[in-house]
Amino acid sequence: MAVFLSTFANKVDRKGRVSVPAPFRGVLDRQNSTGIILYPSFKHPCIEGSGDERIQEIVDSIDALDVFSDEAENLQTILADARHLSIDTDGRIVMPPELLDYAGLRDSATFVGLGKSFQIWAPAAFDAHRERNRVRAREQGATLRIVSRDAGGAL
Amino acid sequence: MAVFLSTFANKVDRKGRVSVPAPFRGVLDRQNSTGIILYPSFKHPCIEGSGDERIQEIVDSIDALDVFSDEAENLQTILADARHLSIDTDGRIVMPPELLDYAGLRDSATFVGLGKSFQIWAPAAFDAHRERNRVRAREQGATLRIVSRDAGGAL
DNA sequence: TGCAGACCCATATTATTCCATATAATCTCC
DNA sequence: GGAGATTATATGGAATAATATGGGTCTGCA
Repeated sequence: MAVFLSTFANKVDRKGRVSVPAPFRGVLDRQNSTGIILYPSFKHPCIEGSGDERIQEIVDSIDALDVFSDEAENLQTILADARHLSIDTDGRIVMPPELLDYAGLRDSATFVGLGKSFQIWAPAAFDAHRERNRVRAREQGATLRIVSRDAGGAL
Repeated sequence: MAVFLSTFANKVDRKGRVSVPAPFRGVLDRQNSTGIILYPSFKHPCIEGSGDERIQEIVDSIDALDVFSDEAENLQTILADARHLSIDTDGRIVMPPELLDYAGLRDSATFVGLGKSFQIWAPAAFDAHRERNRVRAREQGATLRIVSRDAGGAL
C-alpha cells in the first residue's frame, strides 16, 4: 500500500486554497481516492487527513456499535466535523474556515506524512510539536535502556 | 457507499422551506434516492434524516421481528412519525410543522452528517450538544491516552 | 374563495474552473 | 559533464458556474 511520507510546507492564499503536495496526490491516486478527507485532530491542534476509504472504516465501525452508545456518538462527532474535499485540476483544495481556525492556519500549512494518513499543521506549531516529540523520545529511550539494564543486572 | 459528512447551517423561510445542503443532495443522488425521509429522534430534540434506502431497511427489520414485541412497536413508531419529502427543483424541502416544533426550529436549521444518516438541529441546541460530546470525547480520550502510555509525555 | 402546496423566476453570494506565470526539477543533446 | 530546453509544480488572479434564498404565480382542494 502506498504511504504518505515526508513533510511539505505550502502557502494558503486569500481564498483558503492550498496545493496538496504532489507526492501525496500520487498516493491518493494509487488508493483510488476520489478526493481527500480532513477532520480536526482530537489530540492536537492540527488537521488529520487521509484518502476517503478511511471514512468508510469509521462508518463501518459505527455500524458495529450500539446506535445510542457514547462511543458511537463520539465517532459520529468525527463525521460531523469531517469534510470531503475534491482536488482541483491544479492539485489544490480549499480549506474550510473552521479547519483553518482549529489548526491556527494563516498563510502557510505544513503537510506531515504519517504513513496511512497525514496531518496539516501551522508551521510554528509543528516545529514545537516535533521538538516535544524528540525530547520525549530521548527521555523515554533513556528510561527504557535503564530499565532493561537493571533487569539484566549488568550494573 | 456515499456518506453524509460535515455540518451545514441553512435558513428556514416563512413557508418552512430549507435548502438541503448540496453535498447531501449529491449523496442522495448516488443512493438513487427519490427524496428524503425525516423522523423525530428518539434520543435528542432533533430530526433524523436519510435516503429512502434506510427506511426500506427498517421496514425489512420489522418484518423479521415478532409482531407484538416492544422492538417492533418502537420501530413502527418511527414509521408512524416519519415523512417522505421530495426535493424541489431548487434543492429545497418543506419542513412539516410537527417536525419543526419537535426540534425547536425557527429561522435556521443545522444539518449534521453522521455517515449513513444525518440530523437536523436548531443551531443553539446543536452547539450545546456538540460541546457536551467534545467534553466527553476528551475525557474518554484522556483515559485511552493513559492506557496507551502517552501519560509520560509533556502534553 | 381562501389556503396550502408545487412550481417558476430573480439575484446576491459563494464556490469552482480556467488561465498566466514563476520557480524548481528533470531531461537531452552536444 | 554541463548548458540549454522541457516538464512538473506551486501560486496568484480573473472568468464562470453553482448555491442559497426571497418573492411571485398557478394550481387543486376544501
